[in-house]
Amino acid sequence: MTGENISRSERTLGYLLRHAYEQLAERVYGGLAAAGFADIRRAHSSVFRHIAAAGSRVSDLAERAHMTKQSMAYLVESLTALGYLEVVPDPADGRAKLARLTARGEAASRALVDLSRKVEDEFAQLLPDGQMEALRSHLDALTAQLEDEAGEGRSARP
Amino acid sequence: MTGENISRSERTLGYLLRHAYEQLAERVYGGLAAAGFADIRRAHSSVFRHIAAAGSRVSDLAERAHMTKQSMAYLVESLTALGYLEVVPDPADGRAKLARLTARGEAASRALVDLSRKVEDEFAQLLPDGQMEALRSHLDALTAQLEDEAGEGRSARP
DNA sequence: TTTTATAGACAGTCAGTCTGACTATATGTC
DNA sequence: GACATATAGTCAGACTGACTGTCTATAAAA
Repeated sequence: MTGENISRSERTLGYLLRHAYEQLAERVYGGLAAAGFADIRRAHSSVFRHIAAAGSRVSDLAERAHMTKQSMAYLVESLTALGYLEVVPDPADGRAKLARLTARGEAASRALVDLSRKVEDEFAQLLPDGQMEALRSHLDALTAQLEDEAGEGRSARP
Repeated sequence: MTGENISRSERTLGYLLRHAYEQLAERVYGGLAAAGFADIRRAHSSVFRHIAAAGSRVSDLAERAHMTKQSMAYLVESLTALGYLEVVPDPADGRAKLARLTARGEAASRALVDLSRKVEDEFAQLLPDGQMEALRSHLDALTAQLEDEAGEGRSARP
């Protein structure tokens, strides 16, 4: 009740970002479920986002997704059990394994990309012409700046 | 058109939204910790965001935050144990209790709002002049549209 | 008064993340 | 070739933050 007209301008940026993400994710993963991939969860996206066509190591995926090996191993394990990934020994390194997409995994990955685009388009149609592009480019710029800051912090070598 | 699509489609909108939120939340809750409120976690924000000055019921808070009573009760319980909330019987309804901010809770709430603004300003300085305002207003418009859509779905008001 | 709805409590589950300790394999240096 | 160190991955344990389901107490309505 408190929040319909008044707080529109009082919403925190955090709320706006999170709420928009929440709505988007709901539609994307709802669509994915409707497309026959109901067992794919949001957390799995970091695997699909970073996995290489020839397969990737868990450590590699973990680093790219900025999470621990253990957490990534858990995600890979579940996607493997669900039939989206297969894990094979890395011929180049006896310690390593490669996780790579199965045919079903490829299909899911494609669906995920398509749905992301589709939902973004849906969102764009809620706004006046061109505003979604503007929103996206500003977000992109912000993200780039934030990544630069983080990068400098991590590897500032004089 | 030709050149734009490359940088543009590299990242999904979902990634941009989530990443920006993640960075923002890290700074806000880091700042809160530095300000002496280290025991406040992100999930608690839904309590601070929605609680009324005179106190609110758990069910009420749950509804506004779109989560279950149980989840909200858990958050309220933890904030109570930490001294940010006190729970008193609702004089108007023998079944109900009211959770309301203690003095420390008020202080934390103020710090949270201040920090949100401060971090938003920090972010704004990473972008060319006026772009954060543009970003915010587009996000605001999108959020309003999404809420309207959801609102129509739930309670079609003529 | 009896029935039904509401507020909250209690118990248990699950997903997703973390840390820390461990094994197996590679690699580089003497 | 042997030892030290680094890397890939696993196992065990913990915690957060959400969920469902069931229960009691109370209020409101018929």
